[in-house]
Amino acid sequence: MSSVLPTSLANTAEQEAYLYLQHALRTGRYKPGERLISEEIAAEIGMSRMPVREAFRRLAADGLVTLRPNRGCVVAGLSFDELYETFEIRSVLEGLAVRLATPKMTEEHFEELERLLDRMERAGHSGSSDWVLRHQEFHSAIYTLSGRPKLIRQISALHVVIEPYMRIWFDYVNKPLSAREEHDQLIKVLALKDCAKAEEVMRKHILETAPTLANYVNSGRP
Amino acid sequence: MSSVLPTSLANTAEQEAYLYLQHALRTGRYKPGERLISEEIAAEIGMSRMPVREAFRRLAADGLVTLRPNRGCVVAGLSFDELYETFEIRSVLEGLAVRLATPKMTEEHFEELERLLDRMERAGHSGSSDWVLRHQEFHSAIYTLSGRPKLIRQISALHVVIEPYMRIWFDYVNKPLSAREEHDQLIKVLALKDCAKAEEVMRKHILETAPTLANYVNSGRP
DNA sequence: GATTGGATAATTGGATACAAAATGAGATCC
DNA sequence: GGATCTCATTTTGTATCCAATTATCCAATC
Repeated sequence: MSSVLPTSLANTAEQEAYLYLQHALRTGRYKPGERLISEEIAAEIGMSRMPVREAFRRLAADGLVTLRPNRGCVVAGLSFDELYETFEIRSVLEGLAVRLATPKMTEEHFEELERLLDRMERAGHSGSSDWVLRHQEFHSAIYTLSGRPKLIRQISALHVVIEPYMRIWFDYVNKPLSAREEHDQLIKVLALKDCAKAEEVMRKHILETAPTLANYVNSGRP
Repeated sequence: MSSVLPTSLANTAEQEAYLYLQHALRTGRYKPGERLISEEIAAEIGMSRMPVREAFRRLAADGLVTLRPNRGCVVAGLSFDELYETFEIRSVLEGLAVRLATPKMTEEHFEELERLLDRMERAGHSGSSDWVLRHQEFHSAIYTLSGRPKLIRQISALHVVIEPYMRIWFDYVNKPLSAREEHDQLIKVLALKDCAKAEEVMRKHILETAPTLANYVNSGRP
């Protein structure tokens, strides 16, 4: 269900190309270092090179690919350092988001968060990498409450960039299953309604998963 | 000198268009809400619409313009809330940067920062909006030390977005002149080499200027 | 055997051409 | 008078074409 490509919802060919490529990159169909040839992709989705090129630019801005003049489009991928850096940035941005969200949290929100955790756990047991999407849903449910559109966009973009690595992580070890209790604790702290505390705990929550993930991911790549 | 357009350094037409438009937007030549017509701009710099369109996409990713299907490119501009939000994001990102930079700071760096403040002050007295660029230089001298490329890029992008508003601020009031002492205090705290303290002070430094700026800027616009 | 050189193929960048959509001005209707 | 409709104009989106750049391959050389 979540793997359906909303190409029919794309108003323009550029958007269709963008969504198509973003999905492919998120699910790891293209590997880091791989070169994307505009004409090939254009043929795949039945359009000319031009909209694909424009999609490339958006993906490059997202950090999903690298674009160099006259030498095309290369799937980006993250080095160990870059992955860690991304988690550092996530930690302060999501820390800010949760600080702003805390005063707005109601009992219903906490119930919703629990439901999302349940779903995440079920997805984890079924072995599907759906877990990654559920995990994103849980986090986004928190920071959406901040009511800060630009902040939300930035955080979402970072989630997309690390998504392939989260999937690999899940496929290698089943560490994510034990993540349930960590997230439960997170909810408990949020319930205290202490903004500073909430920010601090979210920061730690994110920074702690960084090294574990990074070690599993970059064992054999620059 | 700083207003020279490095068009000759642009390898590709798209890059030339991008630099041209970014400069125009930074210096406030185009006003928020104004529509940018690809063909007009293409004619201005002597190229076809195509590279300009691609430049539009990059500018949209930077948040400098808004792009809607079939209805073109509009100069973005920030509402009061958006400006404030941008400063909130800046505060945590630059807070992180200064935290990471603090352990790496040497005596030479502090001397360099003092020199940059002197230049900033001189630029301020000469009345030119060069002050804005000097102010950027000062801040970037700090966060460059963090050694985090992605973080630096994100912060720089935010500085570009708020640049037009900083210029307007400078042109209206000469508040920036009194900013010298605030920045001096910032340096003093950095010299303590206390990472947590440095982060906290940088956050405050940025958040404090936000409302002042926002009030002067959005008196007559949504 | 590894390296350099150059011809050829693959690929990108940019201009032009054309179709589709939006914008705007004037006429028409209520 | 104000709202709505119509049609010409403007502007955007995409395909195609050509030039310029880069990658690849194969032979010649050290």
